[in-house]
Amino acid sequence: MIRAHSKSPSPQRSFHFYNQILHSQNLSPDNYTFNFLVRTCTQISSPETGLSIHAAVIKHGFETDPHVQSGLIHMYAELGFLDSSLSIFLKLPDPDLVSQTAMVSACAKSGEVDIARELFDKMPFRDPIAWNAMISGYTQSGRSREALRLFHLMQIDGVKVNEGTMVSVLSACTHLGALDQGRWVHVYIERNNIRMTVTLGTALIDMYAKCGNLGKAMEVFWRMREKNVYTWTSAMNGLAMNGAGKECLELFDLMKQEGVPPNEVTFVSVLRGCSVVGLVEEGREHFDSMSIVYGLEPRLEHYGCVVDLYGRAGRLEDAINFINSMPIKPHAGAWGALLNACKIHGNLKLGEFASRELVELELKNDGAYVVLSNIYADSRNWDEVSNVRKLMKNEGVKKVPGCSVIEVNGEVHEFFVGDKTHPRYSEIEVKLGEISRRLRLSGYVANTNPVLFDIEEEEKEDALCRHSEKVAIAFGLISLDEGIPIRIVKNLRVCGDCHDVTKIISKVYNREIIVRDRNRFHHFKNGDCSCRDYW
DNA sequence: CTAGGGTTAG
Repeated sequence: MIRAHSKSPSPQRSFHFYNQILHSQNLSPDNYTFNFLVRTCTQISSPETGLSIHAAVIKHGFETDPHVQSGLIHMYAELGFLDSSLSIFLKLPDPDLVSQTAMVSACAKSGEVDIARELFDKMPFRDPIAWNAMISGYTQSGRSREALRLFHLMQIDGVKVNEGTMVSVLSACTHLGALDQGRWVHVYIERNNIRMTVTLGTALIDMYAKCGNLGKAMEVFWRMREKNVYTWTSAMNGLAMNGAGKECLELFDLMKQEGVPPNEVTFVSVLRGCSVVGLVEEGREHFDSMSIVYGLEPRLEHYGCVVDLYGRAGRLEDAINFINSMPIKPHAGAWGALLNACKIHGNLKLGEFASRELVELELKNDGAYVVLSNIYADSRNWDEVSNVRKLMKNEGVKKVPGCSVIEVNGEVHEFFVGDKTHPRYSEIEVKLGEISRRLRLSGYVANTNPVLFDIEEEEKEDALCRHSEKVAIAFGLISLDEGIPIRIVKNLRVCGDCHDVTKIISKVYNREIIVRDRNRFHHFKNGDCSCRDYW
């Protein structure tokens, strides 16, 4: 009966059942009962019940049971009480491998990766799962580089790698946009006969799609025999990100035909697919179908997608009406989508309004200021541009520095705006000069509007030359052989000038350039971009 | 066979 309940879809009900055992006169709870109670508590995530269960564990003398111990460590971390996890752990006279791993994972999940690493280093023995816990701890904290470094240490140590390891390592490659290393992992999986589970296949699809190799992503997708909602959603998201909105929607139809029910995340991909190709009405229908057909409550991100859908298509009136009709309080994402639409379509008044709403919600939202100042700059309203700058200074808002990453020979190189710290910077500088000469020869005039500050034209052009993606592209041109596409991953959106310049570079240098920005992909080839300047 | 630690999509 207990086992039946452990797989119950309703934690609440199981919880009641266990409580009956706990308080029944004829039945005495054993360590199994407590183990399940603790784990169910973790699922329903209720701090009060957690505390009372812990008290009952102590009362019945099961504190020393290893299964219960690791469960409690896990539970407190999930409830947000890492200190309690730690104090349980530190009181254990002889914590076993599983409890140690649970503690490492608890720290990592609570954002204390460095403490996790200290514990990990102190472990007298580490099995593959312990390594996986630490590697995924880095990945989930956005420290992908360290994740990869640890993976290499794992191999040096001769520890057996399994599919869980590969999933985390692929996830690290995905975040870094490190296609070479991702490809290497794929080969490694095949050579070492690592079991191709649904999870691993999905991680591969996500990696290829987000590293700009959509063809390979879809190849893996079609080859997978077993697919779940994650698999379908990853593929659909990959298509949407790469501008293939129609194919994304076709896949959605196929998914439904195969009888896989979509979930909330799937609809984010569907709506993004509609948005990239401007299928406004179809997107709106999908949004409405969420609750009507699938019983899924649209969440803030879905509302944001619809605002984006209307906004990008230039239907600003519909966008603002939609925001005003939202049954929940619009979040920064909705206003941000509207603001972005105002920038694309040059609507000053609505843009001012949207950015005010945005700042009210998030005082330190740098995007609100930057985009607003870009809107003013587009209309050459330099006084307002400088006002926004002053405002940012007064409010202590700092613009997140742009950063572009490029992988060369399996090594990841990172460039910030105006970054001169790279060991080969002098060569890069020469290349940048050459690029700007060749661009001018081809009739290019810098689009200096996106520069935030009202500096002199010449300086502006200089600042534009230093945008991180340009530096990264210059480095790509000198370090990658002809014919090899240059792949860049950027943390922010590409600016209009960089977009123009990259198009021309792709033509003048006859080089394919693939840029993943914060939102989507731009495939530059022969002077054109796959986004058709609609982004 | 049967309880515990790790792994995928916005």
